[in-house]
Amino acid sequence: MRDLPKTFDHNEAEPRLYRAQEEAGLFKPQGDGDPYAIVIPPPNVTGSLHVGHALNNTLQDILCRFRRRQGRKVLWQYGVDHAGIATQMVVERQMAERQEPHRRDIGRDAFVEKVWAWKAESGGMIKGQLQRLGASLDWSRERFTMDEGLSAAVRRVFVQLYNEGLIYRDKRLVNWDPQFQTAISDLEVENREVNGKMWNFAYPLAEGPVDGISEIVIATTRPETMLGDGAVAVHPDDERYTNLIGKKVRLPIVDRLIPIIADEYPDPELGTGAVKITGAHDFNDFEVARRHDIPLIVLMDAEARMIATSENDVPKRYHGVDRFDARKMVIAELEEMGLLRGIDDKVIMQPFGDRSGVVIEPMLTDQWYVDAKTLAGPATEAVRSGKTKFVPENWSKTYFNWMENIEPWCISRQLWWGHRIPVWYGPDGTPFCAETEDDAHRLATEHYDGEAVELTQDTDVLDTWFSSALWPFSTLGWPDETQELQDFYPTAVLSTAFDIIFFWVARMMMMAMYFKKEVPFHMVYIHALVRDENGQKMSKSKGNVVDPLEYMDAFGADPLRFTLASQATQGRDLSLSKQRVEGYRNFRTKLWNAARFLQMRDVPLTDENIDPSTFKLPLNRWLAHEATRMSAGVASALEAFRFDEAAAAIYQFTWRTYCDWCLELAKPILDEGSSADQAETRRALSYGLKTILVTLEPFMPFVCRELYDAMNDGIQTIDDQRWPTESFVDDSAAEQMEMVIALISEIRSARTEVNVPVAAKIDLIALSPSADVAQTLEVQSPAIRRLARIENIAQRADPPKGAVQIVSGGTTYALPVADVIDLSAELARLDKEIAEAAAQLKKAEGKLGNERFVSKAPPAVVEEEKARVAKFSNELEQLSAAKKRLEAL
RNA sequence: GGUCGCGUAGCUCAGCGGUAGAGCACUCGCUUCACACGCGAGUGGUCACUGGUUCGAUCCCAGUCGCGACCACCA
Repeated sequence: MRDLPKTFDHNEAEPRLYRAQEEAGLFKPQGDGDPYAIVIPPPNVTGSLHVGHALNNTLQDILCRFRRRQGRKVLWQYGVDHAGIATQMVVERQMAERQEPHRRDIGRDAFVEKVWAWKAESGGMIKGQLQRLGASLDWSRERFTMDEGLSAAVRRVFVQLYNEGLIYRDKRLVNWDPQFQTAISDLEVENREVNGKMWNFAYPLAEGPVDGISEIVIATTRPETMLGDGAVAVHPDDERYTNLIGKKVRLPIVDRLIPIIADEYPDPELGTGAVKITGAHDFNDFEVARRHDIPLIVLMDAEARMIATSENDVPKRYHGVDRFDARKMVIAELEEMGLLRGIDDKVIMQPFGDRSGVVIEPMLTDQWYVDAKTLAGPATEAVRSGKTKFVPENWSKTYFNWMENIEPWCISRQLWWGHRIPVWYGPDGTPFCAETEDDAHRLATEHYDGEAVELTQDTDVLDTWFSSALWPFSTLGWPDETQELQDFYPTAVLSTAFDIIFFWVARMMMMAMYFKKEVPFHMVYIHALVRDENGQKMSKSKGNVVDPLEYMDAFGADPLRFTLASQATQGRDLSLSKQRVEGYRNFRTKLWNAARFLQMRDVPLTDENIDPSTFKLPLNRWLAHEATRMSAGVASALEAFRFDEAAAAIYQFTWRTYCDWCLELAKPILDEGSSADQAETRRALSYGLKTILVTLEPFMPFVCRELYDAMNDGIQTIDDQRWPTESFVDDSAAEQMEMVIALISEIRSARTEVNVPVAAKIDLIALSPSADVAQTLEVQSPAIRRLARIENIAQRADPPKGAVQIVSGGTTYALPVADVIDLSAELARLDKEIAEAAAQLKKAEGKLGNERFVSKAPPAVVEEEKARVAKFSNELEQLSAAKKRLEAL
């Protein structure tokens, strides 16, 4: 044993303890137990630890450490995501700050080199932060989504999907981010409500009035796109317009004739019932245009400025004008022409790029797509059949809903940082998809009948999520058939936030089912969102973002971890408050002091495998009884991902059972018991502390290791300890100890209520106790005397005059305090207890008085109720007798 | 419009057919020899509302009100 200082200095101890664990190789898969693997959701290379990371990685760490204790061969796979857009953005911003040339001026290769340099320098910040948190990730296996192996996996997957027709190129509308000048997927678009306007414009009929109607009025929220209108659509059943179908209108400003068509899409109830069709700049219009073979007229360039093309007739004055400026011009011109028919304020949903924050423009471009619908089939089935389960289960609905309505996944990005699309084009544009350029050349040579040609690689890169979709197997070495894949695939659990289900979980499922023919993980644990202490979503603009690092500075990693775990309930977000972290810091200190107490009493932890069935004292047997109940409870809670229940069970046992009662009850034995009792109690306390440290270690790894080391008198370490599996049950010891505890509590309560001074020692008189009670009082006398501040314990038939009387466990006790008793307080106390007992009795009797209850309720419940009647009527009787005696004074 | 969730002690949350729980906060005592980041004792709840099912509902069902999230749509 090593002397423990007064308090735990987390700032000194945590880094030291972490290094020791890592140097001992404890984070690598150990032994030959049943493998258990978790892959970390790879943090962005640009990322730093936020509360969401802290929560998710705490939970994963708890699972991994718990499984290691159980003897499993655990791999917690670490890695980092290259985060295409985010990273490119950060580096570009840095270049701008340093007033360096723009990326386009230095060229692609030089820019990508700069990003790699940036990554080498400042890319791994989160790693150190995770280490501070205590995350037991296997750092030696760190992967990066753009490292060689993972890039090879990406190419393998792309080529195979391409060859099997599941990746294809298509020209259709995409979400275009004018800021980053790239396509983004549906998921990267954030639809936000904004205050907008709706304009009504009149388009004159080209061939003059029909039945007195000379124009058709359309409504639009995007006037500038009218320059690219290809038609006006009305509903075929809309009688207002039946006569106009097939006629032409003259599109103002551009003076182009476009048809009025009938289509189901326009809703007669909305707007004017007539809709302008701009196929190249609106997703719905695109579909209508396709159905009717209406030309798609592109109006804008990559920066969303109006341009001239051979297919459009945008007037010269619009060329190079930003879309929002063009809007003003169009409105002004139409107003000028007298064709503006109204402006209404309207709340509209507008799409924004989730990274750039700018308004997304639907653009007609060539992009690469994954046939997600085909891949979704097996991925959906895997969840439906239970091969992969969501926890909480209801998230599977979200998953199904998404999968069943899945759209083609746009995977190409017009960025420079990312996996380059493995497609090369011949001089005539023929694509050759291959894992290497050499292979592409071979394909080309074959295609061009042996003629060697220049090939140019596709300039696009892949969506970042394409590589992370392969994460569970690519990090384990795929496409090679590695030992790690054999051992650890499928992984056990994937832990993540709900907003990642579509981005990542679904895509991992699809890729895994296609390439591994097996699920990537058996469980998907969806953790809660961390909110601030007022339950508000954290956001930079609100300024309520909690920095987990600050809590770790102030209190250490252990209390933060325990706080997060204790609040990780299912189906509800959690509110993180400083007070709560502080509370668990106090818990850590409590445990620390309990260990100090053992140390003062010379009770070490030893290598001995203590067998509780050798204990003889009820206290020690009860301690073991409760300890095994706790560790079993924690284990089953963790199996069910109930981190909150697990944390509560340990907290409750440690503080309430072990510290409040066991240590206190042990004191009289350690002070005045026989040497055999003392020796046994020492072993029991040691057993209790060891159980706490071993079960708490997954939650609070630092303090547990420090305490184990300090208290250790053997050669084993905490890492040699297995999760307790023995189940020691002794109900009669438990019953006895519970009776003693109840008695002590009631004596204390009565003393307080009648104002007996804390220091005063008084006598306890049991009134005609049963033989059992008498024996327990005898055995537990030192404990009762010490904890309830009792001088002597006696037995009599009648109480002395002027005594406080309590009823506990069916026995009446008297506390003679004639000189200090506050008569009216005692009377009030008795009345209160009488009222309580009477109320309970009445309730129970009421139930039994109900004919239908007795006949229909299960017999066990009826018996229970009868027992309650017996108990409370007895109590009531004794309390009433006590009151009479008091009144007789 | 579709889907999911939540309304339980002042606060943050467990519980979810048969005596309403925890932590924090609050009140009153305590420098009791592990711990004042502590010890002891307390206060505090028609479990949102209305119906229904049931011998019995905080718990199940239906509806209402309030709050939130996600997806879709709105020319």
